[in-house]
Amino acid sequence: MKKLQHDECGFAAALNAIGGKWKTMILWEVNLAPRRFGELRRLLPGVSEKVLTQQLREMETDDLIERTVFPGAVQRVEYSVTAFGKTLNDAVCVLSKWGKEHERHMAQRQQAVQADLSRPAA
Amino acid sequence: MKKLQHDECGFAAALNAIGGKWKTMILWEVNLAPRRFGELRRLLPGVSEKVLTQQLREMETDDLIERTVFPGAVQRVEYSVTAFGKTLNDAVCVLSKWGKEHERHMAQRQQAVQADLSRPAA
DNA sequence: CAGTATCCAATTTGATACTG
DNA sequence: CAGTATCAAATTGGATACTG
Repeated sequence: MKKLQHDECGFAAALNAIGGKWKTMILWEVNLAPRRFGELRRLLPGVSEKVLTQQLREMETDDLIERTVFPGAVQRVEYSVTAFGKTLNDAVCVLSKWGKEHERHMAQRQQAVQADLSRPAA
Repeated sequence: MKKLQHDECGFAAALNAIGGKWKTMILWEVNLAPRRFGELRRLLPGVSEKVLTQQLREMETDDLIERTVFPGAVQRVEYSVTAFGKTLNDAVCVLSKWGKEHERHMAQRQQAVQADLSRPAA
C-alpha cells in the first residue's frame, strides 16, 4: 500500500506498519507461534516468495517480527513476533473485531448496490 | 489499496472499507462535522478531484457516509457520517492511538536502519 | 459548486527461474 | 530450505481540462 502521509491522527504510522497485503496475516500467524519461511508460504496461500520475503524484511525492520537462523546441514529460519509486534497485533484485533461484527452489514450493502445496478432502470 | 481476501479474521472487511489512501481522513472529517465537497478538498491537501469523488462514492456505497444534495441556484452537497460510519471511526481510532503511541518507536527503527545502511560497511 | 472524463505515473504484487 | 533476481501484470493515485 502506498504510504500515507497525514500523521495528525497517527493512523498513518499504524497503516504504514501493517499496510502490506499480507502483513496482518503474517503478524497473526507468527503471533500464534514462531513460523518458518516455508510454513508461512503454506499458511498464506497465494503469496509469492518474493513478496513474502519483502514483507518479512519490512516487518523485521519495523521491529514487529524477529528472524532467527538455526544453522545446520539444512538451514532453518524462524520468524517470531516481538513484544512490539504483539502490541500492534492487539490493536489490529480491534479492527478485525469490527470487520467480523459488520461484514454482514457490508455484504448486504454491496448486494443492494448490485441489485440496484442490475435493475432494468424502470 | 488492493483488496485483501483473507476473511478468517475480519480484518479484510475493515481494511477494504477504509483502505483507500484518504478514507480515514475523510471519515474523520465528516465525523467532526458534515462537509461539502470543496471543503473536503481543502481539508485534504493534495487529493485530486477524481480520487476524492471516487472514495466518497465508495464510502457512500459502504454506508459509511451519506450524501445530501441541497438544491439551489448554486448546487450544494453535504457529506455526513452515518451511524455505521461512526462505529468504524471508533475502531480506527484504536489503531490511530497505537500509531500515536508508537510512532516514536517506528521512527527510531527507521533511523537505525538508515544509519546501518549508510555506515561504510566497515 | 460539484463533479466527470481522459490519460498517465507510481507503487505494489505476482510468476517464474535460479542460487547458497 | 530459504531465499534472490528479473520481468510483467494489476491497482491506485494524480494532473488536467471540461461540464451541468
